[in-house]
Amino acid sequence: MRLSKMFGKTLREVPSEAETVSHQLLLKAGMIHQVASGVYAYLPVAWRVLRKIEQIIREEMNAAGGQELSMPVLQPFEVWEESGRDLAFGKGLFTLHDRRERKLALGPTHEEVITDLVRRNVKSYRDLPLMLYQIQTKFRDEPRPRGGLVRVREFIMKDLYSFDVNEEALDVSYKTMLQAYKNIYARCGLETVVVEADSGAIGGKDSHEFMVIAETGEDEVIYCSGCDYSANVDKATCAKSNPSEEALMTLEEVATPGARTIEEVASFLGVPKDCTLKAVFYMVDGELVFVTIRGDLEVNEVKLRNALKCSDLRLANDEEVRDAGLVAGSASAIGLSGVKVIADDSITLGRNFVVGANKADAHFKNANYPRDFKVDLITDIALVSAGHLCAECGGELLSTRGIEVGHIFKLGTVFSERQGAFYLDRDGSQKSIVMGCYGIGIGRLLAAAIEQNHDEKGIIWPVSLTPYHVYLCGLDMENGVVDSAAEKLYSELERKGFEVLFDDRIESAGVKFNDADLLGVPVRIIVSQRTLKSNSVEVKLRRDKETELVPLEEVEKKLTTLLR
RNA sequence: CGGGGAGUAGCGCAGCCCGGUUAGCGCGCCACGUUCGGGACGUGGAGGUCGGAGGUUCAAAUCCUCUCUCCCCGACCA
Repeated sequence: MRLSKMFGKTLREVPSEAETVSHQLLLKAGMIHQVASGVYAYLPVAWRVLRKIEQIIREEMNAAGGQELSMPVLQPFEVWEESGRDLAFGKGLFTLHDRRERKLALGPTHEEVITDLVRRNVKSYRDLPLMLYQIQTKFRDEPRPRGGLVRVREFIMKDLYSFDVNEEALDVSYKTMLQAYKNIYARCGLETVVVEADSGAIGGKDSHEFMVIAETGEDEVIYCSGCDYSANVDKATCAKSNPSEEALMTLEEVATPGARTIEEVASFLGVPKDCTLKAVFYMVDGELVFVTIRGDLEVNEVKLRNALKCSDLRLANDEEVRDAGLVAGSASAIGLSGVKVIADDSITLGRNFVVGANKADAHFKNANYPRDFKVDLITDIALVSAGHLCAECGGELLSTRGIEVGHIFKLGTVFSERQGAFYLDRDGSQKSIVMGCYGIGIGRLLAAAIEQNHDEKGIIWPVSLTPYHVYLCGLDMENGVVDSAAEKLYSELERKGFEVLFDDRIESAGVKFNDADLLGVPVRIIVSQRTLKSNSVEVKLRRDKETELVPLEEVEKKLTTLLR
């Protein structure tokens, strides 16, 4: 490709809206163009890289036993009503009406459609296991697109679905996919960590995410300094300390004028925070729910949402709290009735807690569960943060941020039972197909690859993803000798199958060098009057500083070595 | 949806508070010339309904009202 003809100009100044590195470099390199919030056009260079990523994924999916197919983006809305996931996705589902006012949805994922497809085609255990996948555009009306390609509303995704006879067989498929995913990231030159994850709107049981560690990542990853435990903060658990084993004492009301927050109450009464119980109020599907947790911990809303199996959850506002007869700042579950109470299991660790007295400026001392109050549900709803201790090994937990570049789920029989996807087993009994699903966002992977492979000058492509192998740069292109030597080398290298980006522009050397660094092609070849004096070209790797003179007749051999 | 910010040429910005003739600057773009190994220089040029609608005024990029869009921080996710 001749740079002089290539669509998509490099920029000297980056549009001010770009804050993350990958977004800035994608724009600066002329790879993407924003059409609307979270909607991008991929220009030729980006498209080449996306195609390479797709091809790596395709090869690994095929090697793992996947069969590629293609399902429609446009889906009847009833499909989503039948599965009930129209509610789970809520406004995230893009919907539209056709000319007959029939409601349609743009597919955000394809469990429903593929389950329907499979139930019509799979009748016997002999048809299983089965892995089907597609690489296709997905639509999700995200509340907040961000970071260029990191979070968008229209994106290319590889989604694979596995179908097995039972849980054990699903475990095998799941492990196969886990390994295939590791292969994909390795081939893409990406360092990832696998973390335990919440399964979110997709549903199901076990779930893992593949994270690229990056400051700009949206997710918080909790990992252990002592063992290999790592989890998304949504899912992470920790060892909750047990501060007190003292004897139960008598419940006693104390005046706490002006003390409302845990900090204020604890310091007023001279007790540590983990000897208090915190009260937090949520509106859950229109109903007020009282949540209590030990004072040193915070509530993890994802865990709470899962525990309550609800679709809408938010903090209650002052008015809603007042209407429920609760006293913010002095609330507890003692004497409470008519309100659902959810507790973190930390309330059973420790004794003689300070809790609210349900009237202003007063608290109880020596509150104990279950002696003094009841709860409707007690489970782990604590938010883990750095400094907590690992539940596995007791080591200190640490926190970092990451970009989720892949997510795999064990779905179990949720979809197959709901949609009647059964098979006949060897013994003639009818059983539900056991499913898994496995997704990779292609554009996000591209962004993550740039986040992880760049310097102050620009992108540094791994050979596997690079849009071109060689940046062939003719200096002094107005000089006939240089021009014809560069042209000759260009056509020879193209003929040998190298992907060459030929900078044939009449530009100053500085401009060309900067664009070469920005575009990040792994090998740069300079042809100039100077190099031609010794019948050579200059060869430089993007990631190195050193340059090397290589005789013209040895260029091909050299490239083969460098790009291997 | 809650909180913050921004819309003036392809990109980066100034002008707006304090209304006043043909709306500026840098980069990029086009032409010619000089340069030629790390974003060169000169001369000449093209490019703008100042996000949109309404209002106030003799006069609006500038003041008022409404509205749209985009970005950032949170809830959602590949």
